[in-house]
Amino acid sequence: MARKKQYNEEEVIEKATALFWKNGYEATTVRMLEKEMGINQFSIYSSFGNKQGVFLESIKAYKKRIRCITEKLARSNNGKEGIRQYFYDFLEFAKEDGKNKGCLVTNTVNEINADTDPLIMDQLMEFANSIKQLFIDNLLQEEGKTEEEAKRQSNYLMNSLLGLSVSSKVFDQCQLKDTIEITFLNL
Amino acid sequence: MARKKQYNEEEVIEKATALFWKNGYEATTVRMLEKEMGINQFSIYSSFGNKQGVFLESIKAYKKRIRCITEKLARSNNGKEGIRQYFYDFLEFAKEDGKNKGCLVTNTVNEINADTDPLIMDQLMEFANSIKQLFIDNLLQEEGKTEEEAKRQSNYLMNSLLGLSVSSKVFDQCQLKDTIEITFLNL
DNA sequence: ACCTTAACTAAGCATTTGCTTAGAAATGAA
DNA sequence: TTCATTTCTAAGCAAATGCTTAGTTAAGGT
Repeated sequence: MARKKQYNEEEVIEKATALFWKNGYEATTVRMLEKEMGINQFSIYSSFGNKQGVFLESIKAYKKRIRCITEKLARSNNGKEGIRQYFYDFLEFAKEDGKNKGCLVTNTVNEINADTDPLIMDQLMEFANSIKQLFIDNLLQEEGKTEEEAKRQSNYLMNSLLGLSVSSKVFDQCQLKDTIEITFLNL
Repeated sequence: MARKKQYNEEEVIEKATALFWKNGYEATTVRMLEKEMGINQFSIYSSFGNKQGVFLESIKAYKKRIRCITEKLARSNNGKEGIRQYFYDFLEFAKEDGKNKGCLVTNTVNEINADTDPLIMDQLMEFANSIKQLFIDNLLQEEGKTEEEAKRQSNYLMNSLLGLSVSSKVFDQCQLKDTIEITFLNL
């Protein structure tokens, strides 16, 4: 028999997630991961293959962490009101030490360029689409809303959410609140 | 007397701007700049000091390039309609080879982290605020709109524009159009 | 022609990047 | 104990990063 791992893969990925979230993919170095995860580079590579492998696992962990608010949205049954609440929940979710880190997925979307790995692209789009579907479901709870209209509005809402992920890094809480309130005026 | 420069600083900055725009600040290397600008690293550093210097000049060049649509907005006098047109103009402005590069400034905002240079931060915020002021001016052309209301709505509009800069990289033209149209229903 | 000045070329610098590897240390069945 | 197996540590790798410098080439006033 062989030696046992001295770390828990799930635990160290949690810590990696926090790093990627705060700094983005490119700006997070393997040395930083090593330090934060508390394990040697050898262990990182033997457990997750490469830096990208760590990141893909981090996206999974992120999804799991954000599930508490996406599931709340999935359970919601008062139409656009539930989505509005999701926007506020998201701001709270992304806050840390007074600063706002934005959304791990959105941050990564913004890093996308010609040679972004398709595997990562897939993960990002899948995540975005799942949120958009939740928007559609909730919008359809509104009286007399057509499928077509809900779909259009879900694009609009996703755009606002992406914007919020960026805005929240540089604008203050008041401005963000104003933005959210106006966003939901006409749905 | 001494030898003359074999390049035009304004011209080479134009090319640098295109690179930063497409790839972002961090992902653009000095070697890439060297190649694209068509001059040696020595010349880059002697003309602009360092990579950040090139970037600051690129932001200036970007502002100059986008002036054709910001000035159109400044001249506009039909309220929110002019802003709506600005959104469409922006999408056209950021397009290249069918793909959309987003906004240089927004892309950079998204790269921001704890150790982003304050000089760059200042430039970004100043740009964003100047656009927001244009929004306010145009909104105030609307019948019976208060200063307070215009300010709030300008935050909302800036959020949509930031979102659009991200969305335009991954969503198709139809979705973007839907988004813009719904955005202006609320004003 | 001489000489000061500035711009050019290209090689090189230290540091950091993602990733690998040699060898020591633990694990537990035989 | 023996020994195969896996994990660990720590050193090291090639490549890429931002930036510098030694040495050559033009420019043009004197």
